[in-house]
Amino acid sequence: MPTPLEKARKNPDSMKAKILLSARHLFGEYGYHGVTTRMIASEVGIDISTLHYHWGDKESLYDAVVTDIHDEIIGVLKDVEKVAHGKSMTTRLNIAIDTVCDFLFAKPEVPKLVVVSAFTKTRPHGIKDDRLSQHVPNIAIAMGLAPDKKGVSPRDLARVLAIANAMYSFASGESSFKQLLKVEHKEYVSIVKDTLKFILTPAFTQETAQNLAVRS
Amino acid sequence: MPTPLEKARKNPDSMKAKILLSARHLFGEYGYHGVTTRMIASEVGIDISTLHYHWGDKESLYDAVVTDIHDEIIGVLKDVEKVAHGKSMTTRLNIAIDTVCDFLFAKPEVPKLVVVSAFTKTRPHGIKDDRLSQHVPNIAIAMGLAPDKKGVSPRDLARVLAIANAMYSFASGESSFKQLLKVEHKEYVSIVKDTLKFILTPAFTQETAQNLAVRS
DNA sequence: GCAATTATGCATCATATGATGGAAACAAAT
DNA sequence: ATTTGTTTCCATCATATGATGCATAATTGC
Repeated sequence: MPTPLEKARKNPDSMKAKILLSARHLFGEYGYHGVTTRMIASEVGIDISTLHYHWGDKESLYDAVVTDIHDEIIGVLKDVEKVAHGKSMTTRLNIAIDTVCDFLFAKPEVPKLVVVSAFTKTRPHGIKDDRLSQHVPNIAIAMGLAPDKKGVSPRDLARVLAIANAMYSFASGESSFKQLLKVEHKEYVSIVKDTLKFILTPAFTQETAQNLAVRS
Repeated sequence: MPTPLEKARKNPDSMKAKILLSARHLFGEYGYHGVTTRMIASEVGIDISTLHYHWGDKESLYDAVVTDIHDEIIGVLKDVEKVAHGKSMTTRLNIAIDTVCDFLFAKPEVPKLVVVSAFTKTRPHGIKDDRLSQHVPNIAIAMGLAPDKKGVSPRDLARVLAIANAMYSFASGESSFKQLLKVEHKEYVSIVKDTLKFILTPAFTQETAQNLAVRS
């Protein structure tokens, strides 16, 4: 018994998949309330009733989009964990920054949707999405900030959030920030990666950071 | 010839001011398209026509909210600059983090509105807001990252953005992040400040950060 | 007190929006 | 070719939403 989302994934040329793709794009661009079912249907080039036929109501479609994106993120995090495992903190950070940034910049609707859905409410009953935060502890462990599931302190989680926030913000705000920096996309990505490494590396090269704290 | 916004500021008990306050709150919570003029009027306890009488159309009100918030931010940045001027980088950072965080947590609609308006578009014609980004170069100079207006490189701006993003994200996402960290408001604020200092201080204690880069 | 100005609420409009019923087009199976 | 099931669009509905006209109430200036 495949769900609509599973069907869409199975056949990327299907109408379900096309609708899902446009919905991802538009929800990311305008937020849940900023998108009408007519906008999505129009972008796909179909009638609005066809959209409802495939996905039911607007909220179900939004739900599918969020789930879709969430699963992609989990996939990327697993990739990072696999490649970074056993390496030094600096290397792990560089791999995480490069890989995650490449992913976020390739699919800008991902960070936008995650950020906006975490920061703003929806009416009438507030669509909730706990799923991403369930995996933050796992990142903390994978990055070597905590020994195991039980040893993850709020402080460790906050540090993971800081890393994630930094990447998501730069990716979500590209259009605003790019024109502020007066650079094109390619250079923007490069500057963002450099900046993230500049900021995160010294802090998480633990002994040194601690020594700094003591010395100052 | 005072603008409606100036009138509202002049008399905080006026209906204009009450409407503005509710609009700030609701636009911050739900985003532009997530808020109806009826929601605002209802929160104030007035008829929707009274709202239109005072502020014109929805977009004008939103515009006033954005301007209002923007001016507040400028004020805080000036305060920071005044207090931090001449101090060491570590001290400047600590002052900036403490002051700005206190402000953002006291008025959560500020970071939410800024972040969401920077990351998502509005229909039909996309309400634009360049104003905040005009002041990013000034922060770069005030923080001692660049010598003068002409010497601000894209890299310097990106570093300022990274600092701002970090604070704004933690403030905007409090409700999500708080329950992830399983802490109450007060402890959340404390952890956020510590985390920001932990991450930002080593990076911006420049010589050391550069030495680290060379050594590794 | 009274006139002029300002502020408020009721009723109402036009359009936008989410959603559905049902007919027609299309595809698959026999 | 006919049947069966799927997909698509047109027409339409009910409600939500932004906005306004107008009568009434409150406030201000004299």
